[in-house]
Amino acid sequence: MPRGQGFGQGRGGGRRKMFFLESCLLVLLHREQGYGYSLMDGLKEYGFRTEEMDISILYRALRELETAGLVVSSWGEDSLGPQRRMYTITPQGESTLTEWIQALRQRRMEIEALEAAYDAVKKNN
Amino acid sequence: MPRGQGFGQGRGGGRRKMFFLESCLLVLLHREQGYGYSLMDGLKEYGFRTEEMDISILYRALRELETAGLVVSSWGEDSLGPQRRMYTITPQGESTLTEWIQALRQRRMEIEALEAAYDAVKKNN
DNA sequence: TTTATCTATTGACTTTTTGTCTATAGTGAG
DNA sequence: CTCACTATAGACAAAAAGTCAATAGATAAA
Repeated sequence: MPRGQGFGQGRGGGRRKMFFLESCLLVLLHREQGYGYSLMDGLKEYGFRTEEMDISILYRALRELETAGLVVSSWGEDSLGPQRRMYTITPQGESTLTEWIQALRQRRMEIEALEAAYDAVKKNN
Repeated sequence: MPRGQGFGQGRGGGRRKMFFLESCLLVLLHREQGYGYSLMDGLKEYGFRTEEMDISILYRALRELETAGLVVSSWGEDSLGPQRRMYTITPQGESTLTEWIQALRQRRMEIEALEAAYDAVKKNN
């Protein structure tokens, strides 16, 4: 009965949007370490409209990633203004990212299948 | 601040998984009318593991589609066993489906962008 | 003809997720 | 010292998705 699509074990949805967000964050951190606002900026690459996004969501995602051991953080060196919490991806984060990319690939192919089915029927009218 | 990714206006997520499910249902109904269990069967085409899925979720989705005017239902002709509620897509359902497919296409391309970014960095190791 | 069983659908309850709003805290300017 | 700005954190409420029955007709079996 349980264990719906994709992954996730919780009830109300079990991952979903956060999954894509966290995957993007891991890809960004795979490239180079970063902190809240720098990552927020990097998200634009993946279609996030960050102007319309509450940054709390990003920090929540980062804390979840850290709790899961996929990233570690430390207070960064002096930067003009308040201290920044710098995030770095862990080896476990790297291998998890590989799995997540696989899952996204799977998801993309499911969407493709639906697109194809729709286009096929559309022709028949 | 509001109006996150994709669509939806509510708080807790605003569409997401249901969106893909309902899109699949509309594609199936675009092809031919159907009822609960026949649609459940059709979902297998799109990667749903229906054995592990509570059918309540499907009926909830169908009722939502009907409330939105995207499908209509009527009690079907005699079929061995209890009555079946037959669903048919409406013209509004057809045009909404076109939009939804567009949105899914967009989502697919976002995933592709992330896959590409990941593969690009991966090479550098 | 009761009883049991299977199919089809519906509704209530509950947990989890997610959006929003507010708070803390350091820094620099006036 | 006060004000404004940046960076992060936490609490709360609303909504979504998962689970668990309940209803109800029809057929088969005892």
